[in-house]
Amino acid sequence: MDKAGFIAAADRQCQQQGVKLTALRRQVLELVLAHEGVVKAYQVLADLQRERGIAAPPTVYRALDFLVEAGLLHKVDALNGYIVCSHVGCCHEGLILVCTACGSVNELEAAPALDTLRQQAAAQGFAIAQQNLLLTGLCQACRV
Amino acid sequence: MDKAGFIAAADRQCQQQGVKLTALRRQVLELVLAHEGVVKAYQVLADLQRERGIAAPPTVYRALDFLVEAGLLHKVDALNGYIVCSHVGCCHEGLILVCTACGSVNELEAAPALDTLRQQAAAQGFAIAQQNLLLTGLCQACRV
DNA sequence: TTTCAAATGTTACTATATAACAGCACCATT
DNA sequence: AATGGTGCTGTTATATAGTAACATTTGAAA
Repeated sequence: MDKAGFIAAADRQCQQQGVKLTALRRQVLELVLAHEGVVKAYQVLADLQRERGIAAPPTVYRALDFLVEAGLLHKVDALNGYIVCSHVGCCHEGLILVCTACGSVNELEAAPALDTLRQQAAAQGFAIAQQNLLLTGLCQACRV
Repeated sequence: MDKAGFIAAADRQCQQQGVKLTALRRQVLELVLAHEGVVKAYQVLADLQRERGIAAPPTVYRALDFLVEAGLLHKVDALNGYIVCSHVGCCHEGLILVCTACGSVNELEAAPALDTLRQQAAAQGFAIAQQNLLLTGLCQACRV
């Protein structure tokens, strides 16, 4: 999906959810979209400062939290970063593959795998929540 | 496994791997063992300072990195913390279930699930590395 | 006993994230 | 229009996490 299309889809999704994609949030989303792969909060902060003069960390973190909550971004804990959700509007659980060599990210549907894991966990009385699955490895280009 | 048993197993495992469980590393391991569930690096640092007077962050991070490398601890990225591996000597890939309500941790064998995921990823040309799988949810006690 | 490599100590710094409160914009009701 | 509430944003300060770079020690092999 191209950038404009993503923004449009984001608008629709926020409207559906009854939450507001404000100017600031949209600007932050655009800054994230402007990068390939994983983006760090402080990178977004720096970009935002270039565009608006000044900005403090909470401004960025709030917007990023909102976008994650709205299902538009995924937080990649292992890298302290964020990626654009490549399945906006259709999938709720992603299998996120991060290449440790080049940093590229690929998102697949994780629901089937998570169902299996859910059963395994349920056998221990553990109820796993809805979430993404992050795995690291080497992408096709970097496997050599 | 009790604490003493774990240390003994850790000794054996390090010897097998040809790496050294030095006094410092053992002390850090004991400090981690002294906690239930997830432990933070700076918590370990504080504990270490209580026991030895002074200690700086690199001291703790080096020891923790070593212990993770040796397969004795797992790093839990989502929580910026560490847990004791509950399958020392037998499993290399853990399915780590973290209860978001009480913070308790439960580690299962993840190899079968990861094999499936590995196949799914391989279909995209992605080779996932050996690793742990961290999932959050509610443990039996907290499900109500 | 010399010598090298690994481990640890030390200082300083960079990076990541949040608390707490202040101010503002919008809108709903009066 | 005034009132007041709610959610968003601004601002300051600080808490938490992690690493770079270099000095020093230690222990085992040559």
